[in-house]
Amino acid sequence: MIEQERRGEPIATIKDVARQAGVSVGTVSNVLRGAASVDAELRQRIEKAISKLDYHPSHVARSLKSKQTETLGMVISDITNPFFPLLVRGAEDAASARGYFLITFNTDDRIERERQVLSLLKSRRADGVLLVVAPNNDASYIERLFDEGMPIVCIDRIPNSQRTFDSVCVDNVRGAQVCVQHLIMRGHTRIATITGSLELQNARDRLRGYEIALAEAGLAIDRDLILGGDFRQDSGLRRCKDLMLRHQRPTALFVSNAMMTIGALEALEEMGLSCPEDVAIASFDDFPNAAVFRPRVTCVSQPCYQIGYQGADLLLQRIKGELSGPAPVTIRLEPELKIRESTGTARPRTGSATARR
Amino acid sequence: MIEQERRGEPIATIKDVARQAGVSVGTVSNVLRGAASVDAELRQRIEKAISKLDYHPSHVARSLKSKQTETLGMVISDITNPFFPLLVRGAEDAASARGYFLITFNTDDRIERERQVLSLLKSRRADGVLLVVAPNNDASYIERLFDEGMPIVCIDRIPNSQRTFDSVCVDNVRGAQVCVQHLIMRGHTRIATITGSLELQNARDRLRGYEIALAEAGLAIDRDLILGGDFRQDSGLRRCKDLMLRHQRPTALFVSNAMMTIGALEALEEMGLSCPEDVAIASFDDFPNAAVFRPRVTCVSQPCYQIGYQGADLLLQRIKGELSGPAPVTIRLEPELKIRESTGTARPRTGSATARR
DNA sequence: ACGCCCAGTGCCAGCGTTTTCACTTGCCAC
DNA sequence: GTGGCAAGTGAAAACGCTGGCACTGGGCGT
Repeated sequence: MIEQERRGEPIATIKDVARQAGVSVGTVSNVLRGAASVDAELRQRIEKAISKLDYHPSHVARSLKSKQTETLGMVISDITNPFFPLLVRGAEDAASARGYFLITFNTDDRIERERQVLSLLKSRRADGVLLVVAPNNDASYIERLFDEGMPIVCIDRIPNSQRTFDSVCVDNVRGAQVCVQHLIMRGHTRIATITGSLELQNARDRLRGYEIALAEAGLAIDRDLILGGDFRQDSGLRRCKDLMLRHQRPTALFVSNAMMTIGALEALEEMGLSCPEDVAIASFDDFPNAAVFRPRVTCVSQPCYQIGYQGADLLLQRIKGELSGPAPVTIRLEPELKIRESTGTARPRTGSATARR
Repeated sequence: MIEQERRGEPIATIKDVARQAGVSVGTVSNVLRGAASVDAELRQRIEKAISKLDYHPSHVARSLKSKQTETLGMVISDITNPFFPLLVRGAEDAASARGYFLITFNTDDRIERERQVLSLLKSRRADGVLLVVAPNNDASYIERLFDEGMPIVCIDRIPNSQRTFDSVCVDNVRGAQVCVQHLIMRGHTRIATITGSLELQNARDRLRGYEIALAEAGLAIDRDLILGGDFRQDSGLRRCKDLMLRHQRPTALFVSNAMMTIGALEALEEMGLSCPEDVAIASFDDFPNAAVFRPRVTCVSQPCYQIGYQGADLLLQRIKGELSGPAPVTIRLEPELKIRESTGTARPRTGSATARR
């Protein structure tokens, strides 16, 4: 390791400004913070010194003193998954509107990584955490972090805990239900589903929405039509293939997130089947640039940007004590059904008559 | 604003650990940093105290002392643009492999925002910046920041400056050239292009690649076939419409980024035209989940993850003085041509004979 | 035996801020 | 003219950590 010659002078400090302006450090601090009143002439001298030295107050030193870093951590599984960019963007916009930084971490849904990140965030004295939990039945370390005083807002996914945390997400049951209802209205009676990892509340809720919709329509719930996926593309591909290889195929498929839907579509492609002709598909989650997807997929779309924005905003309110009390706040947003090509047009009731009771 | 009751005790400091273990603060610091040697028994006592108090060393205080924040800033235009997630992911992986945090900022290509972000980054004492510059002819503030000692690595786009900065990007001329060559080999002679904002080196290079490919093939460069876009979806849509409304249409179109290609595809859709039948399209930049795009678009794909990763890595090397000298390092990665449906199959040379010289 | 060396430890200054508090003015009311 | 007060200012203590220095004591060479 060769030591580079350092460019530039050492960075200016408040002391340099004070000296340059011929005042005390405290006075400079006063004009910086705008707190106490300062004589107009001094203020001017100080401002001149600041711009002359291109002085930038050390946020680090300030943080040490004030015990606030004005930094939020955001823990997601993978920014590369098209579901997340909008979430992150929303959160970042909310954070920067209040002068906060947002640091994003990808855990790839690995809990060791999640723990590590959370610990780093504590070391860095982040003021709060926006958390999309990894699939995991043990939420004890989240509870502990929270008890130690770290404000946490869960977004998109709810941890498996007795405790309730502040949270922002979509009504998953309702979303799935609406989506499956649509399939039923299109005349389908043999409707399969690919679930997410059932360790996730999310995935369980979506499955429940599916079941409710079927039950409401008087359709039987067939265990064989419920396939376990894990929210990843590959599982969508495999499960869909399995399904379409059966000799009695379902006529419709409800896939519980976008990545798996992409996988499912690939499966159909590989098998030379087409959608919606061979099987109708409806998906939880919308697709960015849905306009150029083929087929255009019918889906329940989540207001991702809103989830991110409101999540960060809620977190900031909590941090600043703007909430009326310590009770957890739960925000449930409504998903929106977007009907597109993949569920075709209304079909005659050709489904096996026995499926109807 | 109502003051919340604070949960938890005040966070443990190194002093608490020292008291708990019955040693001095310095000794605790020694075991933390692993620097000096510490008696095994003391070390054990200290470690016990640390875990008992769930002590997390204050990175803030450490930064103040060491003048290093182990934080990198990453300035991009918009995480929501599918080009960026992979870039960011690469950079983050490189950063966290070295224990650094990466903070991402969206500027939406607005220069005031870029300046503001850069200034914030300086206040926060970021150790370095990964910069995707906004279209802008004035790079003076970047030069100044650099001169003040902030390590900067430019990725994807090169600022319009006399000075050379460390940079990582793709060979844009070559990429465009290869892409247009492919169109020519497919038998096209009337090939239009939609450029990016020509304020960007990138966009100019891609245009140059286009011109070189035409020239090499002995085809005339027709100014009417060069349409000015701005890298945004909407401009792709508009320019493509303009183009297809002409009575003499080109048979092929080279679009210089993905967002505009999506726009162009939408335009065709709206006009009831299809690709590649009515016009062949080739694009700079690949599409995430290209598999479910229709038509699948022929493109020159950039190694986004690599650009991000190598950019961050270069930055870290610079910061740590691992480079052999102060001379700027320029890394040029090779883009890769991916031939797909949107350029169809070889077509008979039906293009106007006169275009050929 | 004597001094030396060195590992192991503690002490303390200092990083760049904010904030408290005491101090100086100048002014006003008596 | 004096006391008191407010506004403006500066000195200094903290925030939690690191790192240099000083100290201790035991092992070693001579």
